[in-house]
Amino acid sequence: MGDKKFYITTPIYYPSDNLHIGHAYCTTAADAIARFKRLTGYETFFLTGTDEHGQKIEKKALEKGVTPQQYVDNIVSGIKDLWKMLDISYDDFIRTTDERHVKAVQKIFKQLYEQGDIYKGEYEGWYCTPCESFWTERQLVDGKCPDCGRPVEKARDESYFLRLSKYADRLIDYIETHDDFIQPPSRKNEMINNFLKPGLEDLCVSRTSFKWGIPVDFDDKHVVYVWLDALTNYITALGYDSDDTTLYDKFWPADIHLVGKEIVRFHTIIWPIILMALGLPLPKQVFGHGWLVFDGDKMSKSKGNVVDPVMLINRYGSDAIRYFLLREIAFGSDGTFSNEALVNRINYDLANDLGNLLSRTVAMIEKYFDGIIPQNSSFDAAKDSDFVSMIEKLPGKVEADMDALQLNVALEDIWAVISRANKYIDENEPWVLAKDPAKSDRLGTVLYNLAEMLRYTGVLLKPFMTHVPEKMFEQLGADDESLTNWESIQTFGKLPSGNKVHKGEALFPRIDIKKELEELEEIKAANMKAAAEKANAESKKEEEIKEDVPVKPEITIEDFDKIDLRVGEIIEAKKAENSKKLLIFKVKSGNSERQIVSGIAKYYSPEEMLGKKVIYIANLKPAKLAGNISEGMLLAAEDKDGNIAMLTVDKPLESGSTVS
RNA sequence: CGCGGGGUGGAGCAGUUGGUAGCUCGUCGGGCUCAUAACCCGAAGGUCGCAGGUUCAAAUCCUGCCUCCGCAACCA
Repeated sequence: MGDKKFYITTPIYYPSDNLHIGHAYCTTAADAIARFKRLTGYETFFLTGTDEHGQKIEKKALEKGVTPQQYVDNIVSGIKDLWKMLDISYDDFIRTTDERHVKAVQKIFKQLYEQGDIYKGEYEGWYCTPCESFWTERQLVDGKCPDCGRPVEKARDESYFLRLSKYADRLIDYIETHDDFIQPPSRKNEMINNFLKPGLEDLCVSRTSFKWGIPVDFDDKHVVYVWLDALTNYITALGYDSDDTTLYDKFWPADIHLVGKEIVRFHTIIWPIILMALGLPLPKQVFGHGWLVFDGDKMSKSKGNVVDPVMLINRYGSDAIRYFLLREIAFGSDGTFSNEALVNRINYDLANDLGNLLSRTVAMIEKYFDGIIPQNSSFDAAKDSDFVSMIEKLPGKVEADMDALQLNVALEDIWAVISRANKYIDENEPWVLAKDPAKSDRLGTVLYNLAEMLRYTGVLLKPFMTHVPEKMFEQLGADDESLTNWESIQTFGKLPSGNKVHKGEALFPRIDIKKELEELEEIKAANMKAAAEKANAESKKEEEIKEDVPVKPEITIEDFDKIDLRVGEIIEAKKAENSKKLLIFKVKSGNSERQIVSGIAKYYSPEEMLGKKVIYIANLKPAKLAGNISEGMLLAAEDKDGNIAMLTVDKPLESGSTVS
């Protein structure tokens, strides 16, 4: 608290594709916080960047026929353009391909290896030969490669591991004694219950299956895997362990790592452990913000509902987009993005409430005082004190909100005063005062209070919007720096009487919502169509690539004869209570009945299975599936895309009939 | 019983430590005219997912259930 320094980071984004509105959200939030800290006198360092290594980028580059470096250079330049459009005031932009980062990571890796926190071991996983990819058990889709859908095989590979387990107890202790470390608090329980309590496995921190990464300098078969590469950016950008550690010494530990909720885990478990192993202090806070969702749907490329921030900024300007993102969504929770909500915010909050307030205030000063800001010589406690005290309290309120990272609440508080100001006009009816020359002083005071209120508002909005405050100051004739800094809103009445106002363009012209939504829908439809066509083309391409499922080793007729296949009639069907995939059937076969469980709930409902004559294996050893006995197995055909069709007989036949 | 988060007037959301249910938009009615047909006031509308329990008192605490959604080694 004492020394006024502040270090905030965003995640480093993965430039495998252009960024979307969600990335813009996170970065805008970090920017607003950084700007606020600067405004209130903190020496602030704001870091963002890109995480450029890994298999996915290697692959994407290959598809495009460029080198990985060329590929990321191109995307990164687009990202920087986007940040420019959004007026992101980052102090540094780190790329994991930067020389400074590469060197530092190699040093860190080596140090951890030498001190025994990294050791060489064996990694066991599922390997897809055509894709040259390792997958974990959980990543597999139906036991097959999630990328290409082909079968995988168990394989081992040599790899380096980080001893997470060694530090787990210390970390749990740290988390439990530092309430602010994981925010919002709900994430803390998730981390402890879900990951720490069950115990940490050592973490694989190198790979041999791809080359696009930082080489382990003492073992060039390996490249450093994402954890040590990406997470360390927060210190390598500051020059940790380099020739010049000035920034590191000044700013580490970070005050806030702002991250999306899905990567809170890495930042609150793996990252602190890396720091502990290095003997460095831990960041003060990791804040997991929520996501933008769209009609309850996550944004996804295949659905074509990805919102392109560039298009929105071009259409509405960066201030409107920044405002919308920071105001609409309760910081920390998920929020809904919709075109309607966006346009409404612009119209109601920015055009009607704020823009119009400025417009009417400046217009009245011009009309009644020839544009000269009048004296506030006629304070009327009954009519003014509520309004003025609200203005005076606002800076403190906003600061408290910002300290709690309640960006949306800060904006709500500012808008409460804007709203109060509009009401204040109505209460005082300046147009009535103007008709009576004896009330000129009173009129002047009313208008002065409004102008001063707008100046306060402009200063407080500086972290959130980058153009509007300037326009406001210009119109209020208050563009001198001494009237736009934090100090200037500590006492009410700093706005000099006698300054001249300049009526200008509307801050935010009203948007015709109906027309606007139609146009946006057209854009969206075009995008979705393009996405669908692209997906179509890709799946066609995949089909060409997809090989036939390999034929199993030859068997004899005797082998086949061991299998007793029968026709059975489904006489009962229900869903298994404890599984989403399983259906439980009662199958009638001649005079006997048996229970068979089958994992086809995704493809068939119990109702449509009822009465079907199916083929089943009658002499299969019974097994328990999710606790349900299954005496046999229903036969079904499956195509390359995983579509399922039950085998049945093509003429009515007695149940119990044999199949051969 | 894998973990976590939701279910509050038509829509989207607030509701710290339990004490008359709020906000924005929408709807209806009224006022004003300085202003970007903007602004101001008022009204209607809620069994706070369901069922129990604790309490003088529960949206708020406890138990059970229904339901939606995330996460489970790298989509902010």
